Amino acid sequence: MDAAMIEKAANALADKNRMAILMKIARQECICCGEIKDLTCLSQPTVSHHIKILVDSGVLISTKEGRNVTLTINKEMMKHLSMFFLQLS
Amino acid sequence: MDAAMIEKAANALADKNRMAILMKIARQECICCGEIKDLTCLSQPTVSHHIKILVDSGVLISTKEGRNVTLTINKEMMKHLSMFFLQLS
DNA sequence: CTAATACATTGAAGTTTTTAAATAAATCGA
DNA sequence: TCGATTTATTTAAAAACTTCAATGTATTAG
Repeated sequence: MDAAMIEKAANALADKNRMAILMKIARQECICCGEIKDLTCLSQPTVSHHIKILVDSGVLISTKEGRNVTLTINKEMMKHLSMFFLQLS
Repeated sequence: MDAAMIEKAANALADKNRMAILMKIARQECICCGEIKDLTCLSQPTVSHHIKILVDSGVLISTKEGRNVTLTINKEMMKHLSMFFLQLS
């Protein structure tokens, strides 16, 4: 896990709405994009854009199930991030 | 440590130059702003701006010593960040 | 097959961020 | 005190980001 990956993950979390999406999924209170749309009061394209950033950064994992996209936290990435900051503490 | 603080710290690290500054200080290879300027190939005002973001976010701690500003990693913040991501893993 | 649903992509407007030149402020050495 | 050094601030331009309307694509229901 190099600094560039940490930077990319940090960038994904450096936004109020994306952080809210992460926390919502952490609470397992939502799974698909439509529910996130209702959560954030954002338009569907905007949600899609934020989800893409979170997935591309490795923070979230998306799996397509029919018409829906299910989102989960990438726990391996969370472990890497935790270790990174632990080493700096 | 709430999500807003994590978001602010994430924002501070969501930049190539600021991440480089953090890693440099982690290696204890620099301490003051002038050395960071040489490291990053940025102008002095730009370095000052980035340092301000890192300090305001709580990632770094700055202590003024005469003309110089000494920078250190805020290990308490690193611990908080580590715990945050550990809980999501 | 057709219509509806779920999500992605494109394009454009508004906002924020990054950057550096110019300048200011504070401190140190002579 | 005077000039040099170190860092901060102001200002302005360029780049990047956020957002949504319009549109596209894929899948499901009828």
